[in-house]
Amino acid sequence: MKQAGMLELPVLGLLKEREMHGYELRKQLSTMLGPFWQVSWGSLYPALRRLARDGVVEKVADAPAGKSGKTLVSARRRTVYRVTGAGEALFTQLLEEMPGTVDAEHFTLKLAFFRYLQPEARLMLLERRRAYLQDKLAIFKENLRNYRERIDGYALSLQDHEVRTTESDIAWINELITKELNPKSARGRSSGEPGPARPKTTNA
Amino acid sequence: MKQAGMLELPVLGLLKEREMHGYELRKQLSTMLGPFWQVSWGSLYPALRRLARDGVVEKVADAPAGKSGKTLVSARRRTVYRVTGAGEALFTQLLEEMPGTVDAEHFTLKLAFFRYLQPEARLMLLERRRAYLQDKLAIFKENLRNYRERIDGYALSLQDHEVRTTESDIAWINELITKELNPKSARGRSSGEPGPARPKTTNA
DNA sequence: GTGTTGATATATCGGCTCGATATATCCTAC
DNA sequence: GTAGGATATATCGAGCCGATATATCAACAC
Repeated sequence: MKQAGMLELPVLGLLKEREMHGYELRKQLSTMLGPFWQVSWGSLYPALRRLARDGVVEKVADAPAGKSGKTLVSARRRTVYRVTGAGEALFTQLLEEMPGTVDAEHFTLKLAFFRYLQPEARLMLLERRRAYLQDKLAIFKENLRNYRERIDGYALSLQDHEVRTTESDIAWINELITKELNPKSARGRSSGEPGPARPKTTNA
Repeated sequence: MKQAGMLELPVLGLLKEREMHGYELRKQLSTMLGPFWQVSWGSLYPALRRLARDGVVEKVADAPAGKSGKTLVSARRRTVYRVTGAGEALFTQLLEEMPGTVDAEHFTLKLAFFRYLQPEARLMLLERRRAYLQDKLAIFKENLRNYRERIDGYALSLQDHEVRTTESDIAWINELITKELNPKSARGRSSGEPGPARPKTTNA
């Protein structure tokens, strides 16, 4: 992960649901995006300070968290952040961001927060992703047509596999688009209707 | 692309075949790895100078290229590089590099130069890649078992798709391994026999 | 001729990410 | 008590990326 906004987006998305400090944020990122998506401390902490500097997140006055219980998390030094109004706006902007790319990483990340988008915005992203994949497919097929004789068996096998994978990706996107257009009443979801109301998490 | 050696590897691999200057190198990289693998100028030129500084490539004395013909490329300013002996060694080391990761990008890049590896080294890489994919698959399935009820429809669909894709990747790797173990007489290759009689360098 | 465009070719800059490393605090087990 | 591990934040250098600048040269138009 390295591109513009691709760290800010999930950070804001998580902070949107509840306030957190850096360490927890990273754990949540890993469980949400899988263990194959690692953020470095050297990226996360400076990024949080940057976001705070720009006013999209703010530090939460750290109440020392009364120590009645043993299990309770103590007043160990930590910096808890909360998203601001500007942060909410930036989050939505990053999520919709039409001029942005729709490569696998961007798309995966955006899909993780799809529930915060309006249906039309979802469709736009899905269609942009499909167009990207179709371009990719065309280029690979063209490559295979032109160079089949000039590349070795490994590269050939790789490109064949790429073609199959890309076709499978397109089929999946088509499935998502179909679902989006014909929202079947009982789709296995668990976090609110895709309807007009934004799920407003109150507190934890 | 961003990880250690993942720029050096293809650069050395291409220069190994013939000497080139930066601009052409980038064009070759794009056609070889597809248009979805872009190297920035801000990466390529400093990297070339670094490689030259470290003695793995060297500048070729630029003969002004006699101008008998019109179509001939003129003596426009350019810096042509050639790989050195140390460079060949580094290339092989980067390619085999067992402690290194075998994520999709690394593996794809290495596969593009598989023909330069000994059969045993190829098998090792293939098996490392397979193990990586199997780990990934197990983790995704575990995730689905544990969190199926707690994630929304989009994340669920994404993870299902990831599982299918990973299974397909594993099947493909298995195919490559099988081919490697039973080299059918007529496999579509174009760069020399898989030579049973390659000098067996006792490497570390 | 001259002007415009586009490909060729190299270079540099700021902002950012990464991996490594340092430094504390707190909890649990022995 | 103290050793080891999880929690929590911070910093540094190396290197990548996107943007931008600067030339040269071929092609074609006017």
